[in-house]
Amino acid sequence: MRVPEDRLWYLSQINLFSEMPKADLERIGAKAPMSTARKGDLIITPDREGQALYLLKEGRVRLFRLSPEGKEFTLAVLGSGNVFGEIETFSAGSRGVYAQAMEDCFLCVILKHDLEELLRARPELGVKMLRILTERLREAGELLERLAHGGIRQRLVHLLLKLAEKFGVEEGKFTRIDLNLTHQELASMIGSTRETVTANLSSLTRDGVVETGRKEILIDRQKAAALMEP
DNA sequence: TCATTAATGTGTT
DNA sequence: AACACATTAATGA
Repeated sequence: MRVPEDRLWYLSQINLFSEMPKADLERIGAKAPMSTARKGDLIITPDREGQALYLLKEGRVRLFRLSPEGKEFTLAVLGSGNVFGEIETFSAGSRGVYAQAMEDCFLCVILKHDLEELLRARPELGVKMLRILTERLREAGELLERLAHGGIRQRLVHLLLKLAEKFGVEEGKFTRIDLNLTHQELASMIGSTRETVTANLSSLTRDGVVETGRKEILIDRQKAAALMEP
């Protein structure tokens, strides 16, 4: 198991301002210049660390690190309305991170200066950020525990449940995870390997917990949740 | 359409 | 978990 890196994954999520109310995002977005990124583009790399905050308006972005051996480790998958960036003040511990567009994206770039100005004008925005960070920390603890105790199968189910929560689309008994994730990408999120993920997904399919297709995953949340209990 | 690449499935060490 | 290899689906010239 790769606890040290897993730990970094969950802790680094704390830095993100996801789940920020739409109204505030819009307000911020209004001042920020619009930008686009095409599928596969690197929006942030460790060298060119823009002193900016990125507001994802449309599309999916994946944050990842490279291990010393050059393997990718996914920190988080972000959807529309999420914020990410490299501003020291709010991202302690998030250096060395890459942000890559998983699909074509529309985003806004907020320069450090503008953000600071905004926080001065609307201090309550800072309070809101703090609340979000606290919630993130709580979640991080919960997820860390799963990682520490669970085996691959349990970690995978847990990850799928989390992704279903965030990106799920109901389809009858199943919930479609609306990301085009490959087994390799899933593996890089739970510190496992592609083959192991493939094998576990097969077994979960036999148990009727998930249904898979190429870059396609549906999960029966009821059965999955039941699996997490023991 | 055909050739190439990407994703997945499986067996072995 | 790592590796090798087979199979199948997607991509794009």
